[in-house]
Amino acid sequence: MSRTSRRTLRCGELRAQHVGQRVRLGGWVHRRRDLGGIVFIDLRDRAGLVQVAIGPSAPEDVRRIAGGLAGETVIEVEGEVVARPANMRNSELATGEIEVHPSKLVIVGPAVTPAIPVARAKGEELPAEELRLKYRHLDLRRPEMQANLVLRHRLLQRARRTLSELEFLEIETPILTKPTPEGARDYLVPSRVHPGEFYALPQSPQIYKQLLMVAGFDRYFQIARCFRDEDLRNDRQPEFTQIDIEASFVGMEDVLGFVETVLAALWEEGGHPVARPFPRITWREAMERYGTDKPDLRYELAIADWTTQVAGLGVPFFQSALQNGARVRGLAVKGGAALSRKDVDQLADAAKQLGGSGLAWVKRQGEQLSGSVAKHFTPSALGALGVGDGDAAVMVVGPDQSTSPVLDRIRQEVLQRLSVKPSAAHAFAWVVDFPLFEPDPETGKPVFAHHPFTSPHPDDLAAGKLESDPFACRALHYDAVYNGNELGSGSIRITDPAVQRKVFALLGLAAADVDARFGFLLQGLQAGAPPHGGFAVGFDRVVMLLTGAGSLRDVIAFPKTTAARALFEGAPAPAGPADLKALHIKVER
RNA sequence: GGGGCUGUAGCUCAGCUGGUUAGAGUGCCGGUCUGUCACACCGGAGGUCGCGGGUUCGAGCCCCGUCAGCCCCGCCA
Repeated sequence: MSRTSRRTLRCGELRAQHVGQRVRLGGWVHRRRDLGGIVFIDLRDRAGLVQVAIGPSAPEDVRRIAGGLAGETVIEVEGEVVARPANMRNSELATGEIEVHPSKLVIVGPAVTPAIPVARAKGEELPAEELRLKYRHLDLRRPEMQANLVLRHRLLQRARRTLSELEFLEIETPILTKPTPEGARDYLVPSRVHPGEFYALPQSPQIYKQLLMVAGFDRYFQIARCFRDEDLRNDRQPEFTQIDIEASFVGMEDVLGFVETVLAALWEEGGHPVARPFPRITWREAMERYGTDKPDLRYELAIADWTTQVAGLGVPFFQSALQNGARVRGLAVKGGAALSRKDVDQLADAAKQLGGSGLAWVKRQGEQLSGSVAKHFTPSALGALGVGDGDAAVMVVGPDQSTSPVLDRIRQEVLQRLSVKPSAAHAFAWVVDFPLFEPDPETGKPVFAHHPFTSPHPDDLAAGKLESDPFACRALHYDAVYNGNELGSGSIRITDPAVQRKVFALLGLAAADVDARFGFLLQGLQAGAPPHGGFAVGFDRVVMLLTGAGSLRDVIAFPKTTAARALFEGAPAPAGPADLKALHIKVER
């Protein structure tokens, strides 16, 4: 299959079975070892390395060219595959049983000295990320990056095949779309023919896929590129890829089943078969036990409510908050006594950074107690909290919205610092029963927790909670979580235009506003909308997790920096005056 | 928008308390070498110490500003 008119197969594909064959190969000079009378070339292509040996019996011109080859030059060789003598095999190389003795060797792609090395010595650090991005064509030659992108390809194909077998139709939706006033900042594209008007790049194909359901396509998917003009992170790029799905005549169970099938297939493709069904946890329970809506369930350590046990101990640090009705929550850390003073200080710093009031902690070593609130505790009081000999208790007090993120962070830090062994390698979970609204941190008014098309939970809708107590209203929204990472989220959508209008009203949107912004969706819902729901998987993140890459940038061929720049091609770049004029744009600086 | 870390040879890094001519490994160039696989050995070239300003008799090192990369908070329906 790898044969072309110029080669018989790839370098890395050669094996002992090819001994005696004449082959033609093309590849890059990975490394050259010139011993004088004999020259060895490690020739590299996407499949791997093979050793080309040019000895004294090789033709004169081959010897001359081989003697002067620079690294990363592209050459084509033609010659015989020869078994290496037993003591000269290289067991670290897939092709190490054999080597190629060329009778022809031509330079087809001369190369200047590479700005960053492709072949690295064992233990040599990677070049600075800035340089890796600037010289991306060289960085991508590295076998590790090639392997990442090969797996990415396989995962994409597997997702397509799996969904196709489930009778999902792959349908493309526009890249030039309508700006959305809510949510993330849009990337805008000026219209030349309509002065002062703009397209937006899609933050997701959300409304389009709902309209496809209205149109009767029943099951849709798309490997969709999405764009959000927000600040970046290690696991966030301004453009990213989602496996986007939507299906009709479904309930939550159906959607979770589809997504589980896809995720299980992807993990199998990545070499990690996983058990199904994934366990479920409610949002409330996740927040209570782990302080986050994306708990890492590989570890059992859970947050406990110690308010009653601690209330009588007279800890000054807790008293005033307790009188205001706050709770004391904490972690009973097995083996936590091993945490050093420095560890604890750093944990406290981390807690403060998250806006917490500070940490209270006690270490228990036999009858010996130490720590910031040790004098208020006894071994038996700690025992009642599940804190045994050699353990530690870490506590925070305050409103849940401040203690949860702190305890989440402390839990992760503690697990890492104590090198706690996970009880499972792969911990998937569904987080369900999310709230429909959350309070705006500044005004306290309801803002939607996800997007405004998420259906309220039917029980809460029937109980009238949408009007009486919007914050208690649950949503038919669900997240897929894996080892503490959010893989994606989805929901059952609102299909009743009246409910949709009611939700918009609760969000404080005027009816005219709603029509201007979401009229085309409402129009669709009025035209006979099937019950439908869907999901979107953050595909880049999946690839990152399955490759073990440390960053999204290592699984995207041409990623952006944290300042949203493309260093390779140099985007963004100023537009010329003629372009700006055609687009009716004046730039202020 | 805020906080932190980093920036010295093509690359990876060292550089003491501010002190003479800024070093190492690798790569590159030249040479020796017939079994290497990070070949070995000999020799050589290579520096805007990110950039700008300041302090000082003297700055790679201290101070201020700035740029870039990375990490985090805010943000990411």
